[in-house]
Amino acid sequence: MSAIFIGTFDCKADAKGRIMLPVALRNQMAPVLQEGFFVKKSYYSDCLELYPAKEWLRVMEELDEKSRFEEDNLSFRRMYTAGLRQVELDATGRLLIPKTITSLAGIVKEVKIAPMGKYMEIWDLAKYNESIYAPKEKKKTLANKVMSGKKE
Amino acid sequence: MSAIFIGTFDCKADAKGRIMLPVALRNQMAPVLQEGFFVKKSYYSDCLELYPAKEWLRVMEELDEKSRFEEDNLSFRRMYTAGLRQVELDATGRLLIPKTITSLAGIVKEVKIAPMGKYMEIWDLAKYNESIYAPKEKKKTLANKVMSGKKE
DNA sequence: TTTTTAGTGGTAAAATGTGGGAGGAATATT
DNA sequence: AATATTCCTCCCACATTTTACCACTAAAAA
Repeated sequence: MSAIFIGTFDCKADAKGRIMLPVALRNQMAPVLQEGFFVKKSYYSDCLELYPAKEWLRVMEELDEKSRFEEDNLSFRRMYTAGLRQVELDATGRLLIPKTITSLAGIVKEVKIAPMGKYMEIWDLAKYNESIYAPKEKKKTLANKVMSGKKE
Repeated sequence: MSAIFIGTFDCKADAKGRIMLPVALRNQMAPVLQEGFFVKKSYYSDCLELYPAKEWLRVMEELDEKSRFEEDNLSFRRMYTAGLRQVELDATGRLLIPKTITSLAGIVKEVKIAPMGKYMEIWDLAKYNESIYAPKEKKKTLANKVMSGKKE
């Protein structure tokens, strides 16, 4: 079974780097809890991405289809999977992410979780706020570029 | 049985050149531990590659399919298999790789292990960091080239 | 108010990582 | 050829870190 994640959530990492997830989100995660999760550094952004295990394995299969005798394929795979680790939730619903990984995204305490459908992004709050800010002109350009040809 | 390696791991080589593998990785390796491993210098990159024995034998079969009466085939095979050695884990889970091999990849102390599905790459940490860095424009081009036609 | 659920932090036991020593093999030196 | 030296491998033991678990406070619901 797969799960769709919806909403944005604020939460905190404690001194040990454990990230407490709000209940609302945990409920959405319930169907995929037992299979576990993978976290990795985002390819483009300064944040982490959290995938239910099966969803990540699906992505891996796509990568496996590429020939390992092509240098570009190998480079891309190496870059795309940088900062990848399997993680679990502890008994009280906290994510245990190794510090080596959280530090890749500058995560210290205040955290924003931004679900993206089949996976979710984990941001340092300040960086998240920067990333969603843009002057109106830029917003227009971006919306047009991405959604051109769509009627709604 | 084959095994899939997922994640990225930091570890250290000690004064004797023994590379300690983190548990998380050793667990992934458990199913193929008895069959042993092969290490070799990467064909393109400044790193080593670690294959479970069976996986390496499979690659060898692929190479065997090529005619041995073509000089290019022979050259490629010679270059591709350069620096090959069978290795094992010691009782505490350390890789014992001869210095002649580790020195091919400039490995001294800080090591990064980057699993690539059916095998894994072993890097000197600094070299790894260089290899995964690229300006955003280049990253976009690379992703498009490798994953063209894929929507995510 | 009482009861249940959520969030926070701490502790203690077990697993992990580190180091060294000794025997043996292979290579180098005289 | 004999000796010396380096390198590799196997072994054991200790110290540290990690992680699982527990307990307390706060908040919400009944």
